[in-house]
Amino acid sequence: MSLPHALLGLIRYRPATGYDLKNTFENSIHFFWNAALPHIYRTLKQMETQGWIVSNVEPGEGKPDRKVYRLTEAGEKEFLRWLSQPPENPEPRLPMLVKVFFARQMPVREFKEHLEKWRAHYAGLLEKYEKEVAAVIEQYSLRYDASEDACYWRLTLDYGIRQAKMVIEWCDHALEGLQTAATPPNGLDAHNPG
Amino acid sequence: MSLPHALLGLIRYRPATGYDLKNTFENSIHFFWNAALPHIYRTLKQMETQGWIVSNVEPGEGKPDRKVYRLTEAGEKEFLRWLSQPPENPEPRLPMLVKVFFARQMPVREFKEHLEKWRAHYAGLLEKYEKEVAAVIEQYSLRYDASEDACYWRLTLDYGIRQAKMVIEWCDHALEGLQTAATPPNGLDAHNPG
DNA sequence: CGAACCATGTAATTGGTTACATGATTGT
DNA sequence: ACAATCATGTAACCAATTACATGGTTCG
Repeated sequence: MSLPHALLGLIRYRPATGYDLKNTFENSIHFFWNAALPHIYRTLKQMETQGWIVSNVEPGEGKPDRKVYRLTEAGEKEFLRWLSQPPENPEPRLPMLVKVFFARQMPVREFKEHLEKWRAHYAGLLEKYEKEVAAVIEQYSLRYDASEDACYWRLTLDYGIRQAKMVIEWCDHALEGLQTAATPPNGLDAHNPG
Repeated sequence: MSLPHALLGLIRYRPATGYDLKNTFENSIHFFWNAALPHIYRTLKQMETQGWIVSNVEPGEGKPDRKVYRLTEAGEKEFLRWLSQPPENPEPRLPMLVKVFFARQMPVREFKEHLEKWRAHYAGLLEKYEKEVAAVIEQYSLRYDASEDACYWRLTLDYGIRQAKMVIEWCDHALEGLQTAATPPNGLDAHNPG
C-alpha cells in the first residue's frame, strides 16, 4: 500500500507532525490520495517501529506539544525503492456506476437527479482545481524550495482536470441519451405511470 | 458500501451461487466493481442473516452441491431503497499519481517506463472494452431477458472507454512534456550523470 | 496423469473510517 | 460564552485481500 510511502515522500521535504501531514494531504494531493487523521497517526507509529522515521517531541510553549517526525536513512532508501517499483493498476470501485448499471429499476426522473448531482460534484472539483490548486502549487514550490518538483505536481493536477472534464462530458452524454431515447411516449416516467 | 447491493442487483436477475456471482463480476462489471470470492461468500452470509436473501442447497449429481441464493421481498425493498439514495462521490487512491507527484526523485528514464506501463495497461483495457465487453452486453441482455437494461449497461461501458482514453491521452501528454522540457542539456538523465 | 474448472469455505491480516476523549488558544 | 483551530491519540468497527484447506469433474 502507498500511505506509508506518501507520508515518507512528504516528510522528506521537511519534518512534520501527523496533523501537518493531514493538512498537506487536504490542500495538495487530496484528489488522488487522502487519509483520515487516526489512520495517519497509526501508520506513523508503525513506520517508526520499522525504523523509517524517528520522532522528536517539541514542547509547545502555550500551544500543545508537537511530535515531529523526520526521515531516517532507511526511510529514504525505502522511499526510493518504492518509487522505482512499477505502478499498481487501480481497481476502481464506483458505487455510482453500479447504480447506472441497474438504473432500469428506478424512475428515470430519479436517475437524472443522480446524474446531475454527480455532474455538479465534478464541476465543483474542476473549478477548484483550475483556481485554487494551481495557486497552491506555486505557493508550495516556493515554501518547500522545490521549484524543480512543480512540473510533476502540475502533471497530477492536469490528471485531475482531465478526469473531472471526462466525467462531466460523460454525464452530459448520458443525460442527452435519456432526453431523446428513454422518455416514454406519454412523457411520464416508467415507475409512476398515470 | 455497495457490495451487498451490487450482489442484490445481480441476484435479482436470477438466483445464483457465490461462484456464479464472481464470474458475473469478472465478465460484466469488473471495470467499476470487483470482489474476491471470500469477500463474496462472507457478504452473502451476512445478507442472509439480514433477511435480504435466502439460500437453497441444490445437491449436485456428481458435481459439487450448489448453494443458490435468491432475493426475498426485504431484499428487493432494500435494493430499491439503495438505488434511490444519491450517489456517493468516490475518494480515489491512485498510487501511480503519488509516484508522479514525487517523480523528481527518480531517474527520468524510470519515470518514462512507469508512464509507458500505465499507458499499456489502459490501452489493453480499451481494446478489451471495445471488442469483448460490447459483445458480452448483447449476450447477457438476451440470456437474462433484459434488453431494456442494455442501454444502461452500455452507458457504464462508455464510461470505461472514456476513462481509458483519458488516461492514455494524459500519458501521451506527460511523455511529450518529458521529451522536450525535462531532458538535461547533455542528454543524460538527472540521477545518472556521466 | 496433470491442468483447469466447479464449488465450497475459514483464518489471518491489512487498509480505512467513525466515534470517542482530552485540553489549550485564538477569534467573534 | 461559543466556535474554530491546534494537537494528540485510543477503541471499535467495517471493507478487502491473501493464504490456506478440501474435494470432485472434465478435458487434453
